Amino acid sequence: MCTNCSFKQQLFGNLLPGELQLLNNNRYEVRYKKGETIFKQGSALTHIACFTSGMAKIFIEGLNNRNLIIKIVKNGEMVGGPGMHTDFRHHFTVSALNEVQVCLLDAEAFQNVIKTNSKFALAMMRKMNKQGILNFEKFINLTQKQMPGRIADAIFYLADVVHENDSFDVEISRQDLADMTAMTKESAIRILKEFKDAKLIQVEGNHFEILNKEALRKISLTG
Amino acid sequence: MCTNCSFKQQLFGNLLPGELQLLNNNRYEVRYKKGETIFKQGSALTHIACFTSGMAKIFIEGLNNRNLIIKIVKNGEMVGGPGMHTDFRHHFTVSALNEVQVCLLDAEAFQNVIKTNSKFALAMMRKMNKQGILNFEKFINLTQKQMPGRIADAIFYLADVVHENDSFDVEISRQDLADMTAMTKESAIRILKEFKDAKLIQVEGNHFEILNKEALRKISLTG
DNA sequence: GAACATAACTGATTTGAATCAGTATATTTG
DNA sequence: CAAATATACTGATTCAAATCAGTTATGTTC
Repeated sequence: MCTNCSFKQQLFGNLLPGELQLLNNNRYEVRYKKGETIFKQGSALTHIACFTSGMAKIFIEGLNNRNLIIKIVKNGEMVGGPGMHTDFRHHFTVSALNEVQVCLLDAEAFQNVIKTNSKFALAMMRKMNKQGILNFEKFINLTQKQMPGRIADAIFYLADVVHENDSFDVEISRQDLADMTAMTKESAIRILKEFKDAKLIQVEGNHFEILNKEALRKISLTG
Repeated sequence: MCTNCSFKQQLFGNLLPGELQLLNNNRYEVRYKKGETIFKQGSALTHIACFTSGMAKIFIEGLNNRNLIIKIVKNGEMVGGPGMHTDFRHHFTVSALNEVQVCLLDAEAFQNVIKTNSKFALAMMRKMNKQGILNFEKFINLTQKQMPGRIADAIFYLADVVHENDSFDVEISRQDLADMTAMTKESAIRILKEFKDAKLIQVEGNHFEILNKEALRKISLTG
């Protein structure tokens, strides 16, 4: 039930009981295993996904089988995408990084609630524009920094946003790290090794730890 | 008066007379000369600009004095930006490419109208998401195509979107073309010359003309 | 209209990053 | 448990694009 969901306040704080009920009526829960596709780029956008547990990568399928990971989502996050209100198609693929549980809300019901609740609509706009600001930063990071700067950015993203800790175990592969930073996996591995040799980070398989935050920050800022 | 503006339908088709009046009450017109700054990145977002004549470039000021042009706007277009509803700061700079005339609408009044008119709010969301889809395409273009593909994209953008003609005179410099495609001006000039030598386009100063659309399209698609 | 400044263009060189070609190490699965 | 497969890693080489160092145009301004 949406009404007693632990993420209710975070996601639907602006909704009236009746509106929440409307979303709840057209809702179903699904579990995905690691590697499974939750949304597929190009397919119809019929539902909005709200993550209750696990993590997923959101990526654009680009040219020559190359992907660009634009975000990693976890519990308490809502995923719609720019197809909402426009062409109602998915413009990215969402794939589970581990065991994932989501609530799927009907996109039409969702849009109706936006029409009836202007506060909620404004909150959604705020959310969209926040993502827009992040996209602008990503444009600069990807086009104006060279590899060490981009890898540093990715490490900070994983530490600060995804795992909220300077020491963490990633769910993503080296290829995924490369897909986050628009480079080849060989290059990503090389930079990681350079950082390790310079004692900026500790890396051992999936375990990452930031050792010298200031130096890493400097690399991130200067590109 | 907004009520008899020639772009009224295009921009504010969903508004009630009273709402349009509200925007009109807090509105003023400004003319900018070529090169002048309309909005400056980092400054307060107090107004939304509606272009009635002329052209402007919208660009993110990035690292080491490098810019990334994300859009070229002309008459009938509205420019707010992702600072709207969030931190109310500009996240890009808007600079006039020639003599420009804009109507500046109060951002607060604008937000109030969004609150009272759900159809308008939805139309704004649609607009935001359409830009979001374009941004996704731009991510792929800039990170997964090499220089010829990116220049081809820029030429198609100028022809199809900005000038709506395969033969056109640009208001932008070679440096601007480089800033649209995330490369140096030297590289941009070189690719332009290659295209010219291959008889794909005709370039003479500010005059551009697409000669071989199919070949250019192929370069754009394959990167 | 000469002097200056800005933008456009060109070639040589350097450098950053991809590609290629492997080996090593986990992780499935028959 | 061995075979197979995927992932991680490393070094050599190639290639794309930036940088550097100019020249040639095109405008401005005194």
